[in-house]
Amino acid sequence: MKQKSLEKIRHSLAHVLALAVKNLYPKAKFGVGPIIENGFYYDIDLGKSLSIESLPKIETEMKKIIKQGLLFKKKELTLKEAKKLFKDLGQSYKVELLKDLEKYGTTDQNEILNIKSKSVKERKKIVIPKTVSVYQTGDFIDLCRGPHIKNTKELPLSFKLIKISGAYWRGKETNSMLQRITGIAFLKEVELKEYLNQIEEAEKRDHRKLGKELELFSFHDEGVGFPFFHPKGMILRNILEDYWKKEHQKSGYQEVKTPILLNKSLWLRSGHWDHYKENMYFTKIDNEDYAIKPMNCPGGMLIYKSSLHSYRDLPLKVGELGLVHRHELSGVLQGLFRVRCFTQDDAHIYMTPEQVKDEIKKVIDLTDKIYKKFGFSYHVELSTKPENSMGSDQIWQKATKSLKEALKEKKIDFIVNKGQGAFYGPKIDFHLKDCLGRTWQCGTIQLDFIMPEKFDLFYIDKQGKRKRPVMLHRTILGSIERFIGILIENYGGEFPLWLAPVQVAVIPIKEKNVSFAKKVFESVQEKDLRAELWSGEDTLSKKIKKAEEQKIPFVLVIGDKEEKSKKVAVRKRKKGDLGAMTITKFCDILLKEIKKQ
RNA sequence: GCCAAAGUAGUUCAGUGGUAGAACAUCCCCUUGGUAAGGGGAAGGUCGAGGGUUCAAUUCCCUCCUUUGGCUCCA
Repeated sequence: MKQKSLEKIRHSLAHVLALAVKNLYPKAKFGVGPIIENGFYYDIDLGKSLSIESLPKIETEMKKIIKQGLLFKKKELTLKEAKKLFKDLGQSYKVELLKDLEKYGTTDQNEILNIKSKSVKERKKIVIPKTVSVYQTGDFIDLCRGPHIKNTKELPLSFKLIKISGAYWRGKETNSMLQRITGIAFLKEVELKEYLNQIEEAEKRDHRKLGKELELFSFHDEGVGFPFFHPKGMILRNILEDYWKKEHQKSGYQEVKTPILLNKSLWLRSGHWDHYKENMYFTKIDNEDYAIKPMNCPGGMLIYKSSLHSYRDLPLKVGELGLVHRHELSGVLQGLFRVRCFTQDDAHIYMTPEQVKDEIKKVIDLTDKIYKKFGFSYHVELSTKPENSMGSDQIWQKATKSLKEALKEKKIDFIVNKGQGAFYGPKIDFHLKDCLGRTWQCGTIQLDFIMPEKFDLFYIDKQGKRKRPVMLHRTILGSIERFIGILIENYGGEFPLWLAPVQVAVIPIKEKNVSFAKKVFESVQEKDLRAELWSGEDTLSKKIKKAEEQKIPFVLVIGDKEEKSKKVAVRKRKKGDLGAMTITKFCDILLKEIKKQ
C-alpha cells in the first residue's frame, strides 16, 4: 500500500517536473517520464542541452507548482483525438508513441520487436486499445496511463533533482538525444536524507578510490581502459585465481592456455570477423592479418580438434583464465568494472545433446557455490536470439528451451531479455550488485550449437560413428578484473583474512626491538601468512594509523615487554588491542580463521 | 561514440589576466616513542596537450586527450 502511494507520488512528481520545465522553457518537447528505483526521471527535448546548474531553478519551480495546488485532470480520448491533440501541441514524441500504440497495441520496444518477428496471422491477435488516457496538470498535458494523485498539494517536498544527462530517444543510438532529468523522492524528509547519506557512504567504497589508496591497481593515459595491477593487487588476484583453479579441479575441469594473437582465417571461421569486428583489435604480421582475441573459444576449439574424442570422454570440461581484448566505446569504461582488456574465467564444455541440461545445472551449482563464498546476492537473466546472429530458428529454440528448463528445475527466477543473446547462442547471465546498487553481469552460461558446426567438431559414438558435440561457454567470476572491483566494494576494502593482501604488520616500538620483531616476522611468514615488517623510524601511533588506513587485519606490536616475555601484542583491525599471546597461538588463531573462511 | 561536468606537486585539494600554494607522502636532521599523525628542514609543478586573443594566459576562446555522471553497448 505504502509502495503504491510512493509510486504514485514519484510518477506525479515526474509530471510536475515536466510542467516546471515547460514553464521555464516553453518550447520543450516531452519524451517519457517513468518512475525508477528511488525516484523518477523525464526525458525532454529542449533543442539544446542543459547543465547541472539549471537543476536548482527547476527544483524551485517544482516546489512553486506543488504549493499552487494544481489538479491532475484525467480525460479519455480516442486514439485519433489524442493524436490530433498532441500534434496541435507540437509534441511529436507523444505522437510517435501513439502511432506505435495504434499499430502494435504497445509502446514497449521489446514487445514491438517481438511482434515484428511474429507471423501475419499471429499479429492479428494483438489487442489495440480504442481509447487512451491523458492527464493535465496546469498547462502540461501528458499521454499517461496513470494513476496519479489528485492535487499537487498532496506531494511531499522530500524530493531532489540529482542528475542531468543525455539519453537517446527510446534508447536507440541513432535517435536524437534528449535531456534526462533524474530526481529522487521519498515520503519523508528523513528518508531522503538517509538515502543521500547512503550514497555518500557508498562513494567511500568506490573501488577506484580504494584501489588507489590500497595500492591495488592503476590506470594510465598510455593505455586507456587497460588496468595495471600493482603488487598488492596481484596478491589478491592470485588468491582468487588459485581458489578458482582448485574449485574447478574438484569439479572435473582441465585447464588450458591459448594464444592472444591469432590469424584472420580463424576469426573468419568462428564468425567473429563478421559479427564482432567493431570490438576487435587488429595487427599485421609478415603481411598477414591477425586479431587479438576478444573471446577464448576459437583457440579452445583448435585444442579440441587436435585429438580424437570418444563419447566416453564427454562431457569434456576445459577451463582457461584467458586474457581478452575488446575495443569498448570510450564512454562506457569504468574502473575495473568496464575495461578494454580483461581475464575471463572461461570454460568450454563439450557434450552430447543428452547431457546438456544436466551440465547446465552443474554449472549453476558451481556458480552458486562460488558466489556464496563471498556472500554475494545475484539475479539471473535469460537472453534470447539477437538480430545479428548465426544459425536457424529451430536450433535457437532448442537451445533456449534447455536453458529455461535447467533454470526451472533449479527453481531459479529469471528475467527474459529478448534479442540480447550472443551471436552464436542464447545465454543465462548472473548479475551481482555493487555498493551503489548497480548490478553487473558476471557469470554467464552460453549454449552453442553453431561453433561446433563451424569448426567441424566431432566425437566418436558407441557405434564408432562421428557425432557433433554440443558446446557450452561459461564464466563464473565473469572477468577477474570486474570481480575484483566488486569484491573491493563489497568489503569496502576490508578484505576477509584469506583475501587480505597483507594479513599482518609487525611493528617494533624502538630500534632495539627490530631484531626480535624480525624473528616474529619470520616465524609468521613461515606459517604462510602474508606479513610485513615495519621497522621504519615513525612512531608507533603513526604506524598503527597507517595499518588501519591500509585495512590490515592484524598488527603485532613488539616492544621491551614482548621481547622479555617472548610474546606478541596483538591488535585487530577496527577492534583495537587484544592483549599479548605467544606467536604460535597467534598464528593458530589466524590459520583457523582462514580455514573457516 | 553521444550529452554534461572536471583536469593545478606522487596523492588530496586551495588559488590567480602579471609564469603558483597547503596538507599528506618522499629525502635529511633531531626525538627512542606502548596502540589512529612527535618536531624541524629540503626537494618536488612547461598549472592535461596544441592553437588563438592579449603588452602579458595556468586563468579568456577554440580543438584534441583523459577522468567523472548518464545514454547506448557489455564480462
